[in-house]
Amino acid sequence: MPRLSEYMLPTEKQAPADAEAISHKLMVRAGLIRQMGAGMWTWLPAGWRVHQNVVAIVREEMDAIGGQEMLMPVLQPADPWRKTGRIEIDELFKLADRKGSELVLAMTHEEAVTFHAAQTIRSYRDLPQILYHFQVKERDEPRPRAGVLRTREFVMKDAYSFDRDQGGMEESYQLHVGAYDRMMERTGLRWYRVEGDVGMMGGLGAHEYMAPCPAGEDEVVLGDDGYAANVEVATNSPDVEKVGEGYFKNGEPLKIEPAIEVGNIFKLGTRYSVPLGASYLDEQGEERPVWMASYGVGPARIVAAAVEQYADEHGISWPRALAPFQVHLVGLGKPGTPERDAAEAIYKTLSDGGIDTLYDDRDLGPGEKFAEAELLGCPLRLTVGRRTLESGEIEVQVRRGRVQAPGIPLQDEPQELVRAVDELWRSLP
RNA sequence: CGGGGAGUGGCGCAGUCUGGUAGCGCACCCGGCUGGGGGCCGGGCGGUCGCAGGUUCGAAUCCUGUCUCCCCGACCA
Repeated sequence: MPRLSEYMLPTEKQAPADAEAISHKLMVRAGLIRQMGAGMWTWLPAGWRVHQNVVAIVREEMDAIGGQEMLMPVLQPADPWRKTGRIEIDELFKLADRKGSELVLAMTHEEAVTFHAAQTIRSYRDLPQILYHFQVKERDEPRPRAGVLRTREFVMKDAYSFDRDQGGMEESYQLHVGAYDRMMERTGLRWYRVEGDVGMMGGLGAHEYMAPCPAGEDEVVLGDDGYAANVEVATNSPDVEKVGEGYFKNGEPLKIEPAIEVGNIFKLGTRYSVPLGASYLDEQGEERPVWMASYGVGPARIVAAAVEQYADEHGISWPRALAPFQVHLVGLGKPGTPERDAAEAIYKTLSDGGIDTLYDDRDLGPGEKFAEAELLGCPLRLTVGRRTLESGEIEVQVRRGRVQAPGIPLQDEPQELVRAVDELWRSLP
């Protein structure tokens, strides 16, 4: 529950000159992230809170379908990658240790998780399993871009399901569709689940979770009937006609929106289990390959997409599920004044009451404090100044739309203030 | 990888063409005023001009090499 006077929140009035995307500019300006190199970003304290809010949502939904959290290494021996053939991928960072042993930096964790599955899964009784972790991925991207939207290192939640056969895999896959739908809904983003391009994975099926936003690198094709697909998929669909630049389905025009891919789920089949020897004995004592699927989601992209979707000319406007703090409390007036004492008391009441509060206790002018609050974008702004003492009401601004909410009486019992803030909080998008 | 652009104090920039020993706004520090929308006045701190080599009496500026970053495209298990 930090005081801004003691908190590392390096805001900037001007965006970095080379920034183009809204999320890139605003996340840097608001003091959430800082760049270290191309595609290499540091999450500063407030930014990391947002990131971890996404992580918490994803974790809850994964646990709810029986996912088991673990942690696998980023630095890995090259051998399993050679077995799956993925050692050839250009995006894979390869290196050697001092002894000359070949290593890679994992770009995703199919090899690692399947390596362990091969060691530990022996019987049909050991299946099914859902394993997942949040771990850094390393990718030698040809072109990192747009702040945190496309980086060379990023945290991904990747999950893997292991089943006895294709039918089991389909069931696990459907469980994940449900979990992913729920986590996307909870983030507060506008999102679509679209038929994915299965690409080189070979036709078993895939879905992508797309968040429409101006900086999106992909395009989704959308129909009024709920149809949603990746452009590549729409182009190849028998139901969809392409006329010039436009797409039509049953004669109705479809609209095209740029979007960012925030998650994807793939039916892998035995693509990894066979080369890495992940098999089990069935009831008849017959050896069979494990059927797998993988499920990825990028918290950083969800954060960036939220910035893109809801920002206005004053800054970020977080959906409440992601906000770094619930309340941005602006205390006006010099330390020692009655209005500042009142702000201090309210800060204590909110913090003690379990409301995530960022308290601007700095000795700055009101304009600067308001501008920074709106840049950072916490859903609620409470202002305490002379006017508060005169009117007897704490001023409340809802960040989304910058609308004034009814004031909260200053003289109420502390628990009343907490209750009022909490109630207002629950009503927010 | 193809095309384009840029490296000068924490951020944004000027100075480079025409070589003469670095400047502006913001931020920061000190003092004062102000106190409900990035306020005002005064005084300060801070930069081997990405790096290396060369030309020159003298290089941010000219030459050569090199590194880095951004944008567009290609790519994106």
